[in-house]
Amino acid sequence: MARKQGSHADITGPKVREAALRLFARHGFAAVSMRQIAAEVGVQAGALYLYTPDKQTLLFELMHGHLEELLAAWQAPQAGPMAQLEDFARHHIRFHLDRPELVFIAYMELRNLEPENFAVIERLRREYEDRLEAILKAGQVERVFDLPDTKLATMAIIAMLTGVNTWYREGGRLDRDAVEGIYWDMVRKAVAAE
Amino acid sequence: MARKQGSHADITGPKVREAALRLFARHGFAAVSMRQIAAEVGVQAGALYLYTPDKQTLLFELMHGHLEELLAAWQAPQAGPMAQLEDFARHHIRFHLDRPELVFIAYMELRNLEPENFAVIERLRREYEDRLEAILKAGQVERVFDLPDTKLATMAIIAMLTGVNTWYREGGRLDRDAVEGIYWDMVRKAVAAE
DNA sequence: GGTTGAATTGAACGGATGTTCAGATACTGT
DNA sequence: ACAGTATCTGAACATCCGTTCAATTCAACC
Repeated sequence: MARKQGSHADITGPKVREAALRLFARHGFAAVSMRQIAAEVGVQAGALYLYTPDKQTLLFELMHGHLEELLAAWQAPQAGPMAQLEDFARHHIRFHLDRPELVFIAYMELRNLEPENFAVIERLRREYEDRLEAILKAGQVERVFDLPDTKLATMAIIAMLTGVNTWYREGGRLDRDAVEGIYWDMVRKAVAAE
Repeated sequence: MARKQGSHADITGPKVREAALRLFARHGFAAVSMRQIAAEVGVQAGALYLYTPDKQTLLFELMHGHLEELLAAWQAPQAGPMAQLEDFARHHIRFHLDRPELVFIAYMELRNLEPENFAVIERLRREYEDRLEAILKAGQVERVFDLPDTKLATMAIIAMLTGVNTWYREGGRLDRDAVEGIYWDMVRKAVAAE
């Protein structure tokens, strides 16, 4: 036996990434074997190496693609800091709730990245944080916000917003819009000048 | 060769747990082998099984001990909701900054727990969340807080406070007291009735 | 000083790991 | 009908895994 009917690289390639995504998210990078990924795709382990040079690259490309998309998906609107912050917060929640597995992996598997890959991911993450901090700094200057430390506020807000992913389940007590609104309200109050 | 001079169970036992803690935190449960733990202790892999029935139990007991201690270490003071919340928030930050490795493991390795162990840990975590929510509910009744949803506020506050562990490094720009104060300020504003 | 028992070694178990590769297969274009 | 090539298999590589256990060593007690 060898190649199966109707199989193509354009199909198998994405399938490999999807299987890796699902399995890494569920069991963790280190706990998932190439054979498990292959089984999920419906292929032998050796065939995976037509689509990725190795397991590490599979992980890195998932993370890298995720962060690139995160950065590409949002630009600060032409508006005041308060409106920018609201846009950021709401978009952050939406974007993260849309891809829980990627978010989970990008958080949990950092320590399984080889140093150079880690550095790349860290730089992108830092870029995202800087965008939020820029808003906070601008609001601080305009006295719309009252923050003793914009860097701390940045980290606090991102942790709080990303935390939604740990408990939100589709079809639960509250829908996304409601969650978005409630979280935005807390963020707004936390940073607002009193 | 066998038993070394001056070695005792009272020494090796804790050493095993400490080595596991350190290695699990750094590389992840699945990525650490019993042989690595043994090497860190200065012993052969077989000897570990005098101190733990298996690798899974080693992980579970680290988590379990951590959460038991977390619950034992704090009781709500006799005071109003605002003072209780402040005490909770400050204590949470202090307690978590004191044991970053345990906190990290208790967060990241949940999926490596066998179902029954997972259930135990989840129950304890839930208990901790309930304590915070009780404060928020009381404050809501007294109209000291203004919260559309106390459960969401609970999750948001815990995510925000625990987030300190992801960036705080000893000897950095701010000391613990300063961080504690700034975070408490954000929490206070976020929940306060306007 | 000999005996007992706790602490540890070192080898062994069956099986899983990531990765490579020669060979087999089926689609594509002629 | 045939050739060429992209796709995949299946076996192999060396190495690691968690766990068990007989044999060994050392300290404490009588």
